[in-house]
Amino acid sequence: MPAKKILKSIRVRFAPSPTGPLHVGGARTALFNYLFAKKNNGRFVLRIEDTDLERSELKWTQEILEELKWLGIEWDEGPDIDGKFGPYKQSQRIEIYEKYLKKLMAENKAYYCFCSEEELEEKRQDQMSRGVAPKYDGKCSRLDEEITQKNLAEGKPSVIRFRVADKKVKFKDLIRQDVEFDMGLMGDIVIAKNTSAPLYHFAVVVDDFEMEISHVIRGEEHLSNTSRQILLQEALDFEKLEYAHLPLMLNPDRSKLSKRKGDVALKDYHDQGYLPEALTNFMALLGWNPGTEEEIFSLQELAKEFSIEKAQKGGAVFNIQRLDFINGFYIREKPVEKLAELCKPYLKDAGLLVAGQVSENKFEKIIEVSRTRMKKLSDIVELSDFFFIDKLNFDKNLLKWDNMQDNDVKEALLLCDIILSELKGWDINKIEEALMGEAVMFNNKKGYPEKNRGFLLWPLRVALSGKQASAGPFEIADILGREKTSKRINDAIKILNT
RNA sequence: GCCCUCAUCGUCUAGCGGCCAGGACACAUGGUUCUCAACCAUGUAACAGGAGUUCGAUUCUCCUUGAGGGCGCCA
Repeated sequence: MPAKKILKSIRVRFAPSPTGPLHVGGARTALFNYLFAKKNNGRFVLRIEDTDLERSELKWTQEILEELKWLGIEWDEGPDIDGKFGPYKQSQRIEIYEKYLKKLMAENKAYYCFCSEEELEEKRQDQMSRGVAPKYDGKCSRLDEEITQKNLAEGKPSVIRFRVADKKVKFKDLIRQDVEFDMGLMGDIVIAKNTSAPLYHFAVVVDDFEMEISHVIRGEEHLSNTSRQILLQEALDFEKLEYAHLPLMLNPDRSKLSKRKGDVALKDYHDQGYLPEALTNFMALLGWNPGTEEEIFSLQELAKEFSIEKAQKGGAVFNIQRLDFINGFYIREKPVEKLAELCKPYLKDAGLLVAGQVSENKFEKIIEVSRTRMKKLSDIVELSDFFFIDKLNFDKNLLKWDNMQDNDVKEALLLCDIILSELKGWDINKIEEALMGEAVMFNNKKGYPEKNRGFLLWPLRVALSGKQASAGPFEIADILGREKTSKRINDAIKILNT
């Protein structure tokens, strides 16, 4: 029996680079890491990979943190929550990389390369055209120490390359099982611009070791990178890690999810009014499922059910219709006070909701009668604008139900006005009762089919909403109040007369 | 071009040698209904192709095809 492997504590990380807004793909990677940590009693580390000083910006770091928090994904250690493995921004860890970089150089596992970018690009083109894998030819790997020192002394531009061994690297991926790469095809990689400017591969390997990361869960685009990073780990005498490469999220045409074919920034969805619980539910089910037929999961439930082995291997199309469905579901579930609060900014931005204009109670009623039609919060504007506008504008033909004549429409509206003005008290049940009864009488009088209440109610509803589709006339009248309801009916009659 | 990975309804997926191939979204139809939603019911729709292995392949193996990723002084 082999000695049982000592179980290290589970530590995972999400390591975005702050060169742009948080991508939905990145958000899902963060989510899977978070769920894995929660499920396994581990810790989730947020590390900012800002080694590319040219492209990294502080505002992006801030936005990434904000959006993750908004989603409900919390980290145990990160740039704003210090742990014993900090700092958590790579730009603040330069001395650490420097130490290991010097060690590699001293052991001749890395070397200075003086090839110019133009020269390399030319060779790359040549290799491609000859049909061979583009790889560094190792020109500087055999340089004499003297020449290296001389070049350095002269200040000749240089980078640091890692000697990639000509061998096969095998590793076990938690999702894909055994994966193998032939490193002979890859060539020596650049790991730093200089001893105090490490590049991605190197910084990642050092940090994952230093931060005692146990599992690397990341997108499939990193699958081939893993082989290089494993070689680097071996060269530095670091322990091996567990890996899980998540399938990519795809555009409807199955290409890698990209701008131009839809929104890719999490913030775009946030701004449109997708709820965080809908987004996490949706993203979790893209590429993973619990193996049961359940589809609605809170973040807590996901954390309980999650297992990385159940992750899918193939890419998954980001299907906005499904997101809309899940979001609509959560909108319908939300307590009305909460939903009302969430909707307010959209109506304010549209200039419809002015402070103090409608009472809290009335506003919640508006939200209540609109919510089943909402796919996302921003829909509230289109759905409820007529409650906030003074004068409606619509085509008079919209007032006609079936083949009604102008006179009949007018009569129906007049009748509604009278019935409602004679109503004692003003609440939705009384309004409904009175109008439903009247609709039958109206149909009998005009010779319309008795049960088809549209002859009375459709003109009324259009008069009140100005729309082809909207909430029902009783609900609208109830919210509008006696005075406004009457005014709108009379406005509609005027439109009819034009 | 080379390397790697993947392959069940339009989409997300269940399936881990024997199933009428299940669910959800979307779509269609019906019910409810003044409309649109919501809700309920019903329906349409898939194992990429070809060889094996096996009594038996959606499931295992190989090939083909297709799709995606990678091949940076980006991450």
